[in-house]
Amino acid sequence: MLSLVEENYLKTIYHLSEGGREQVSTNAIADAINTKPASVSDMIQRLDRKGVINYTKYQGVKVTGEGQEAALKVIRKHRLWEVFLVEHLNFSWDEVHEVAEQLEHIKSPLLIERLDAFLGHPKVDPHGDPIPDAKGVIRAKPQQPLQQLTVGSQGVIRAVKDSSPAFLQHLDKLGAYLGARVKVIETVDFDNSMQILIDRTTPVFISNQVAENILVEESE
Amino acid sequence: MLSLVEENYLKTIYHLSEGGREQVSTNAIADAINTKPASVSDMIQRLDRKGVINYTKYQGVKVTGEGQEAALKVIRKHRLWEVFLVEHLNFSWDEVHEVAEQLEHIKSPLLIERLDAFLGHPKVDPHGDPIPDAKGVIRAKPQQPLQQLTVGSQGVIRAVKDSSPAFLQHLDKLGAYLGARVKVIETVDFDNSMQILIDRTTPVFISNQVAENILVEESE
DNA sequence: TAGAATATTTAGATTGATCTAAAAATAATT
DNA sequence: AATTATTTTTAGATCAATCTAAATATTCTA
Repeated sequence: MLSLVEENYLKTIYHLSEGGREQVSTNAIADAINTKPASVSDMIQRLDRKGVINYTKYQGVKVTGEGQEAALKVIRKHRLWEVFLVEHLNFSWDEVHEVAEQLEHIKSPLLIERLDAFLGHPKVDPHGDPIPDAKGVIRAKPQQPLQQLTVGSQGVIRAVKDSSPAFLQHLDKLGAYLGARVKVIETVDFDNSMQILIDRTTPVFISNQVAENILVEESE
Repeated sequence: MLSLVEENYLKTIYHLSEGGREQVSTNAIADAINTKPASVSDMIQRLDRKGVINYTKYQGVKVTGEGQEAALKVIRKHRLWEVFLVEHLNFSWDEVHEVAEQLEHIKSPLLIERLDAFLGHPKVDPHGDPIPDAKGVIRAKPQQPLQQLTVGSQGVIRAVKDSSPAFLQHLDKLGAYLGARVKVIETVDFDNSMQILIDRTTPVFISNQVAENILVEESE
């Protein structure tokens, strides 16, 4: 059984290692969790003893299978609560996080399964991040900035990073919306802009900034 | 700012002093909170320093005004969460408590006001206990077993202690339901049974056991 | 590759929350 | 009122989580 603080460390380490890095460094954890490296050093030794991470002195840590399972449970709770807060309590995207940070530590398997059912088993949270199921399996495909798609590949718009009125209005003008299909026709190396097809209609140009802020789920 | 543990102590002390006792003893707190008197002794000195209780050595403690306010906030949260769990997540009365014990410590005024609105500003929780408003004011009148009403007094059925199908069916047969008006016509000393009027119709007899399990809000 | 810079760990302290054992105060009883 | 029993408090330890300062490793760079 992990304490609230241990859960937070584990979750942070899991997130840090998502970015591809094999071993997560002490300093990176300290930065992310807003604490001192000395405290992290202590804690990762404790988490190693508990079997949720593998720790080798001076070489950073790596989440174990057991650790991943535990981390995904916390992440599942966090994201389900976010859906609840936004869809039923009228929270906006930016108000949601710190409350979900607290709610994610409530311990009750029954609660979380009932909440999941109440919400209609959502697959993604309000930020577009996938919600693992009770077994830790992530069904939704990971989302990536449209910018990263290559010529010829297709996807569906699932979320936006920037939710300012200016940006949303621009999307509207382009004919882009959540759920719209997009296909990359051409990319321009010079300025990283791209030409895309939205819902198989006429091609439109979008700038690098716009493409970075549209999250798509790749298909095929 | 109180810690989670301090909140639990304060809430417990508040509840213990509800039962009329002026000064709450160290041992009573230890019993209620399932801890040792020595730990309580430490803690009540800390709570005294924080101004939420008044402590005099060997004489027990008393909640201050500030303390009462803090305790009522926690109780408000607990009871609102109970309403949510029962009405929206299909929890039964007995499954609710330990989850609400955790949820009551979530710190977010916005969350609790939004939850309150979402639930339709309920005045009582699923056990019939009153929910204080945001300022700590209790609007609902306290509920008592129908058994305790005297001849001639009236009330409204607000809750039941026993929620077994057998009991609920019996109530149905009597014509009793949540919100029904009742008036006590006669009480029988011998077996503590009583004759009551439900919604001003024909009088019915109910046994001691039934009268104990119906909670009413007295009126007039 | 040697020295400098950076990252990491250890040592030692502190705070919150708890415990056991012993001391002190209050309450009960003969 | 004196003694006994009970309650409460204090003293001293322990564990989780954190910190600062110092020691040790690793990495970078000239």
